[in-house]
Amino acid sequence: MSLFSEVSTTDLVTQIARQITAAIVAGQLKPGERLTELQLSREFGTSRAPVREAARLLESQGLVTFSPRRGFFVRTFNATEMRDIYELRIGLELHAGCLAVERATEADIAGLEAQLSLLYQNQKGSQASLETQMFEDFTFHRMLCKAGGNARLLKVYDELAMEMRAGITLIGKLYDDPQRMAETHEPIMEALKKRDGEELREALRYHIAVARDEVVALFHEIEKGA
Amino acid sequence: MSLFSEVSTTDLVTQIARQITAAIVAGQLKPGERLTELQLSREFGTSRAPVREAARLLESQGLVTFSPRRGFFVRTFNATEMRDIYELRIGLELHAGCLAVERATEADIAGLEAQLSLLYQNQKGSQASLETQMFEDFTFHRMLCKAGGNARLLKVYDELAMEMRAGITLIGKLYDDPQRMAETHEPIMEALKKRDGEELREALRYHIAVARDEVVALFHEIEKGA
DNA sequence: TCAATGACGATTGTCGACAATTGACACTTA
DNA sequence: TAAGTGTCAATTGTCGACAATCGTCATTGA
Repeated sequence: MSLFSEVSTTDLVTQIARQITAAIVAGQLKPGERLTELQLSREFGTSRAPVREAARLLESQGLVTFSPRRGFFVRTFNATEMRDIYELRIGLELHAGCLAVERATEADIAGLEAQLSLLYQNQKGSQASLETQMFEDFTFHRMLCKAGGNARLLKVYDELAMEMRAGITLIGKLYDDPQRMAETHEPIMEALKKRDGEELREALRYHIAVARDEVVALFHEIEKGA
Repeated sequence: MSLFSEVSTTDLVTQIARQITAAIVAGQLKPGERLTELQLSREFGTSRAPVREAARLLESQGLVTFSPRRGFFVRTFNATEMRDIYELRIGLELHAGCLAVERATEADIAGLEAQLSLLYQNQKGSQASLETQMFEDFTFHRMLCKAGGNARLLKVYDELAMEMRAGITLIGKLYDDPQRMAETHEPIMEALKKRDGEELREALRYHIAVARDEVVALFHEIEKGA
């Protein structure tokens, strides 16, 4: 059986990149694992050329690394890199938040509230997989960034989100209490509704710093174990 | 004569990407211009494969755009995009500045002061081309970001810097008074030496906002003219 | 005159092939 | 035994070729 699900109808390179990305953030391809061009091309039923281009694309997004003459490997993260990623996220999201305070439409805010209620619903069915939780959480924060109205910022945020997902998958746990997870977003929502930039910054800073500390701590454990 | 200078001794794809990048930020390749694979491959004396990979790399960096079945084009910027870029830069650089306040070593600060004196020297010989000025200016700000000690942030900043260079080249003017340009960096330097985060943020915010307003205004003019 | 159509050249998308390089493993030698 | 050496399979780097597609431009018809 193939690791990758079926393709749809767009650019082949993009498709391949998407599929590899999905396999990485889902943890099917493990960090450090080698991506053999020939093997992947057989998986996709193509030649090596589009696979190489897709891999280069992912390299630029930080999901795979590349060594000349050795090939592509699923990127590994260490604690320092994860700290940098979350630290950068703080900078980006606080900035986006300030912009959103000025630019967010009522529709943006309504959308965020809807998304927040989704976070709460996740716990009821308890069917909510770690993956679903993670996705809904990221969606909330992405919507906030989008409300900032800066397309370039959003692009960076999306790349960062991919790396965070890949890193978190590596850990496995996290997100153990969906109820609390949803609640921690309330102060953010409140500050935005009041359009209070300073309060929003503080709420976001705290919220993300907590996540950062958790993730970084877990990575330190992993490194000690390894 | 070739647009591109001679190569050195590393990975071919990287080399090609570097050369195309140089041609773009130097304005030899104009925005909207088509990048024909065959033509470029002849320029470099290679086949199309490495050129394609290099172009895809540049696409991910935002220097060229790509339309399926139509090929690669030097990216065009409009006023909104330039605003977004500078706005994002503000967020990044202020964040990096705050980190630098805590993490910058004495060597970092000494390096920044040396770079600042370079900015002053630029005017003496008056040989200082627009390109040199721009480069020295960017180097200063990059060093500041580097002093923040966040590799991931620095990577984003570098990509952004490329886009800014490409955009500024498109304008042509700017940087007309080297003396004043150097002086405007003093408040930044002062705040960092005092390790006063809030003051540094304000100095940077003002400094970059001025640049942003100039650039965006010039782009609005261009758009009106076009 | 102008819009629609069709053919053609130019360019991209993908492929399979071959040379160059790497890493591993067996083999020699002290 | 341990270090060094040579060989070999596996993989990457690059190439040239061909089919698919796009844009252009002349032609046709009203």
